[in-house]
Amino acid sequence: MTVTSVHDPSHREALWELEDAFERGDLVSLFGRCTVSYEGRAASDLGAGDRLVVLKPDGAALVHTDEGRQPVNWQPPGSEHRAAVREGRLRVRSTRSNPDETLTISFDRVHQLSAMAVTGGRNLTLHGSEEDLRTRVLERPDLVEPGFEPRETERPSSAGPMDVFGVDADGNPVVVELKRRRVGPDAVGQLARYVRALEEELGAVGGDASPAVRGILVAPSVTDRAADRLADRGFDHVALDPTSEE
Amino acid sequence: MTVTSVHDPSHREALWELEDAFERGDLVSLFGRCTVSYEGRAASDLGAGDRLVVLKPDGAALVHTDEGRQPVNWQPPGSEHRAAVREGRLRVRSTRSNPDETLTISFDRVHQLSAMAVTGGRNLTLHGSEEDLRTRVLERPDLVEPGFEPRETERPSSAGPMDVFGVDADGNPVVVELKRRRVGPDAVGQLARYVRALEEELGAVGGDASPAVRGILVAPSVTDRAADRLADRGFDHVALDPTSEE
DNA sequence: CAGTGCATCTCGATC
DNA sequence: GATCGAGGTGCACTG
Repeated sequence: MTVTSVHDPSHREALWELEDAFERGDLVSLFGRCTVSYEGRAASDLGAGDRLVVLKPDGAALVHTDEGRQPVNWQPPGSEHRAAVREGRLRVRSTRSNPDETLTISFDRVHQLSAMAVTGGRNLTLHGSEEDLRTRVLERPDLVEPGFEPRETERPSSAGPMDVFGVDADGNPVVVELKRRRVGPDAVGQLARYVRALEEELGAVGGDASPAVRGILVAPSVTDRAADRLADRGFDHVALDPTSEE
Repeated sequence: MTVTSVHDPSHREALWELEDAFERGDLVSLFGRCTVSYEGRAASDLGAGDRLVVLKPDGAALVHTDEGRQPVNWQPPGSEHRAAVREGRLRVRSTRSNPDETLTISFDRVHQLSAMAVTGGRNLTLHGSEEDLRTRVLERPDLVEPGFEPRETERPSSAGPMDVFGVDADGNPVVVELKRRRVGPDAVGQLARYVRALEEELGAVGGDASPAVRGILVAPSVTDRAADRLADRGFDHVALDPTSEE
């Protein structure tokens, strides 16, 4: 493991180190006083201040202040980093196309620059996602309601794929929408689109009156407004979360 | 400006530097080989690998690999960082409550540690947001359609605040939903909720038959499915983006 | 490539 | 504190 690190470099020194780091495919961390400007999907300007700049070998660029989980400015992966010294300032520019976007970071001083080769070790195992909730529902359909039988997951429809499609104890078609956390009215709208699409499809196929398609929203909880909309549509809510035991 | 920087520190040295940095309210950048585990809203484990860890004085923690704009693991602002040496490893733990969440980073080696005081300079001026689009519509209502008169922004309704409320040339009430970029069916659902809420409100107030409430979606463009849904509901789409001249 | 929906989404405003 | 909607959302997956 090789880490390159320079303290209070001149712009020239910083430039060399940056170009070497880009060449090697290193991950770069830069402390310094800079201004930042962005132009692309939107446009922004950030006045002078001390920040942490991260440049990744996959083209991602991050500008972090002392606050927030989100970078104050950034460039997505797939961008290209370039560095130059212009008018006594170290300029780092990251560009991409589709959409055309440019992030320009202009340092009047670099306090610290580090670069390290960072490869592999990206395998994250995550639990508690919507997929886990689906797994629970498929293993224990009775948790949705007694007699519920899942028939298909990601079932296609004209409104997009529905999470779980099945039938209830009376043989009625059921659309289940899964959400890993408390939901608002938007989730009910999503469920309604799937139910409507399925009603049209079954009605069209059968030729006679559309069969009653039920909608069930499986989520830990729902907001008041979502509950109202569920009631309006005649949908059910089943309280279930991805991790709980029973 | 003071930057503290240590190369290949022992765990003890790294611990001292970390505790000092936390004390001073510095922003910390840490290169090293580590494992990461998270438990809270979900749970995850990340095997050993070289990563960049950023610890902010506001409590945010970020674990970055060589790829992606997103950190592979993180902790939101408001968390508390603590460091300790346990069983020959440097352990950095960030915890918060509501919800209870813990991020644990365990280093078997620290390659590089830097800390810097980073304050202020967070004022970003951004152009091209939905608010800019609203400003355009209010200054040039004819861009929506000739004779359109905005009456209110963020007008409250039982379905939440609508972006712009106004009347058309014939005096019909109009709900305008603004989107800064190309939209899918969800935006139509949002607009439909506002229109329905307003219809119920005006119908209830007037006592007689509900007046015709129009819905207009202002966005650069819409997907096919969104266009279908707009047509279903009888809503209009006006092509407009936040930045264009005309 | 665009479209669609999930996310430990984050973040700010508002109630 | 909960709710709601915007975001330069990012991101994976599908057609």
